[in-house]
Amino acid sequence: MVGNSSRITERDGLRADARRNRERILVAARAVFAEHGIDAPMATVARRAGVGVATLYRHFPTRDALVRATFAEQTEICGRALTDALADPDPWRGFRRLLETVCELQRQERGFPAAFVAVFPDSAVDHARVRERAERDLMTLVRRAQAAGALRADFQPSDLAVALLSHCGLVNALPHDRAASRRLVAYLLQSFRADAAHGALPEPSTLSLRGFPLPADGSREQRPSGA
Amino acid sequence: MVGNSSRITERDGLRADARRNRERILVAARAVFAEHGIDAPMATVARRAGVGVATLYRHFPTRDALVRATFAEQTEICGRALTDALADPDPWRGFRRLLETVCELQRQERGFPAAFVAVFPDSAVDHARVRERAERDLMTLVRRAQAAGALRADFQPSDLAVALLSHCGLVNALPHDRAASRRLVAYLLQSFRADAAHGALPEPSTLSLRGFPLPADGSREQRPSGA
DNA sequence: GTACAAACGGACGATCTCGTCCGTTTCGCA
DNA sequence: TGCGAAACGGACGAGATCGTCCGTTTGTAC
Repeated sequence: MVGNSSRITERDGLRADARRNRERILVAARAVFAEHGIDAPMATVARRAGVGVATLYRHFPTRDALVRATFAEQTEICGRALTDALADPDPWRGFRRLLETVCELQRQERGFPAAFVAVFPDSAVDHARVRERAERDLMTLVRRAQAAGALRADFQPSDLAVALLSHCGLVNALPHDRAASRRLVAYLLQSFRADAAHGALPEPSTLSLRGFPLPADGSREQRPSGA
Repeated sequence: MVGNSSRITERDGLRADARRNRERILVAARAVFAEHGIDAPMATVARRAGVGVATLYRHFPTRDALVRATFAEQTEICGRALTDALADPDPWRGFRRLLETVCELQRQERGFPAAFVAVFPDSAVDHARVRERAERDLMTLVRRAQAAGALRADFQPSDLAVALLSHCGLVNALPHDRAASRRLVAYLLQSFRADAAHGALPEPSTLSLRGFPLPADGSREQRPSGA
């Protein structure tokens, strides 16, 4: 609040070179993670970014922090996809698009699936508030799609997590096989339709949406895009 | 053929202590892989087995060899499941049981899913002959189930690989959540039914059964059980 | 019991990764 | 231009894993 010795005019409080390096690191991390997985040595990322390891660690103290920041964009799209799904007048279409969008992300950005799996069941998620909103939104989406008679009545919100995690696993196992991924998504969607219900399903998982990749500060509050 | 200096009376040409240690190592490996994943340090396995690392490496020169040997039993069950499925008079039931059996294996023996994924798309599979037989058998199974009107006509043999790999991914991500696993299997099976077909599926994957876990020497030729 | 070869096991050097320390450079402001 | 703080980057020690080497033990045959 009171005057700091050296004020920075830039918007994020970082010096110009620091901001530049941060960006370089993120670009490098995306490439390295795509090529070698999210367990790739930190030094590899640093070298690729053209910075020293110390700089890397200064910006991202842990690998986890780097992974999250690297896939923040994907994470944000996930959050918006949920909001968009909820906004769709056709609840089934909204539901379908949500699944397709997230799966498309998973197959597009190699490394993201591993990050998704790594972060998903993790309890160290940033804001409980965001999680709650995501769970609530998803619940609403499911209820609406069921009320419309499109989504089978015994579908549980946790089934979406099941679908996403299994799709992640497939993409991790076969990073190049887009056809396999699309095939799985198509099958899953068909089995979720109300008219595909044949007999009772086994007990649902107790898995919640804890850790569903969402931006740490909400998906819409602060987008650094236009204004 | 002609007299060796020190002949061993035992059946597998190993000395008694060597055979004992080999067994101990396999037991230890199963436990360690279940607990720490198939990337667990070799020394951990050796310690748990009560042998030196050198002994471990003597029996299994590479981690891959150890992993394969450790899950040879599961692998064999996979092979038999395919044979059994083919033998079932009801082709759909055979098909269903095949998927359920393999998935049950995957969720039972922790570590097996990872091994499954690690070995599956790998080209270093033992006998091309076995692979070919598996592919042929699976093709037959699929054709029959389709002819019976139970399995949807656009199902491809590669879709079974898709199902198994995605299920593996799920079990890897949530090793404790059996409900999630069962749920996925139920959904997949329903979506494979002929009466679940709604609209066209995307292009099938070109993935073959290369590496489908099968015993190296065929599943039935030599079972050291009774005679 | 003895001899020989097979099998054992611990120690060891090599390699890799992590994360920090600290001297040097660069930026922002006056 | 000059100053102070922020940021940089390479080097480095700690810790972990790998796979081999070699002296010792143990099993088998005679």
